[in-house]
Amino acid sequence: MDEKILDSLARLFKLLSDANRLRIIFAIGKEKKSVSEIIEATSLSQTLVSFHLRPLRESGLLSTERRGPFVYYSVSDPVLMDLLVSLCGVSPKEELKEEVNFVCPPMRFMRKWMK
Amino acid sequence: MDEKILDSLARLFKLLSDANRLRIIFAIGKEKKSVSEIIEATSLSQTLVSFHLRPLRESGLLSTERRGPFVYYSVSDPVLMDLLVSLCGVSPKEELKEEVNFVCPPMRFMRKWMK
DNA sequence: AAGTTATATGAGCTTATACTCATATAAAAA
DNA sequence: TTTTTATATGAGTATAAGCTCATATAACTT
Repeated sequence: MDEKILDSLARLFKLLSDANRLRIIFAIGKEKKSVSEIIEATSLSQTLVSFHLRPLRESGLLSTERRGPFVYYSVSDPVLMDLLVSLCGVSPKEELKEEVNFVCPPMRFMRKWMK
Repeated sequence: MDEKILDSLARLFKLLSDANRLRIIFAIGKEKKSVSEIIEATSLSQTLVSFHLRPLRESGLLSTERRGPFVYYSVSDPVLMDLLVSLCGVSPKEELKEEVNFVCPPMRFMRKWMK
């Protein structure tokens, strides 16, 4: 039993364990989005968005690319988006439905939790 | 964009975002394990195991069944085990390999993180 | 009933997390 | 060069998370 795998897995889940961070990731979806666009889409404050983008970027979950004054963020591994949508059972973001490959069955209990 | 879905998803990830909790879940695998067996398998203290079992049980991720003085825990949704193993790319627990259906591609960055 | 084994839980401590405010940097426009 | 727009970051704070210790409950044994 390789302990490092579990640490990495826990680290991945920790990065995803906040609703605002998920909002940000879903806002980006399968596209490249500038910070301004993310702020607009999520209605979170600029500071809070930048605050959450940092660990997502530093961990490698998100990639960045500067174009003039704008910094564009994208989800590094497209499978991650597929996974997030799949887990939900339904896409929290309408536009994503078309772009996503469902890679796993939804978690049964999720629905129950949503009450 | 349904906010409740994201809250539930964040809640799921939060439950899984600790290495000791993952150790416990992998120790249970696809079987029923008593608390004693989990303690034995993880080398964690009794108190710590019970401490982590609580939120996992209360959230419904784990189910329990008492048999005499023993309380047996199992992973409520077998797909969850499939998912955890799939994400790793390789199973952290040898015995699990046979029992698991790979439900999604592994996360690319996981390997890189393990250094 | 008293002792033993199996498991759970409340209190207290320490560290980490999420957040905000003020400010810094970076590029573009004036 | 000054101003404006876009983004990042350090410091401070409140809350939550992870852990341990002592103790409680629950079932079995004698």
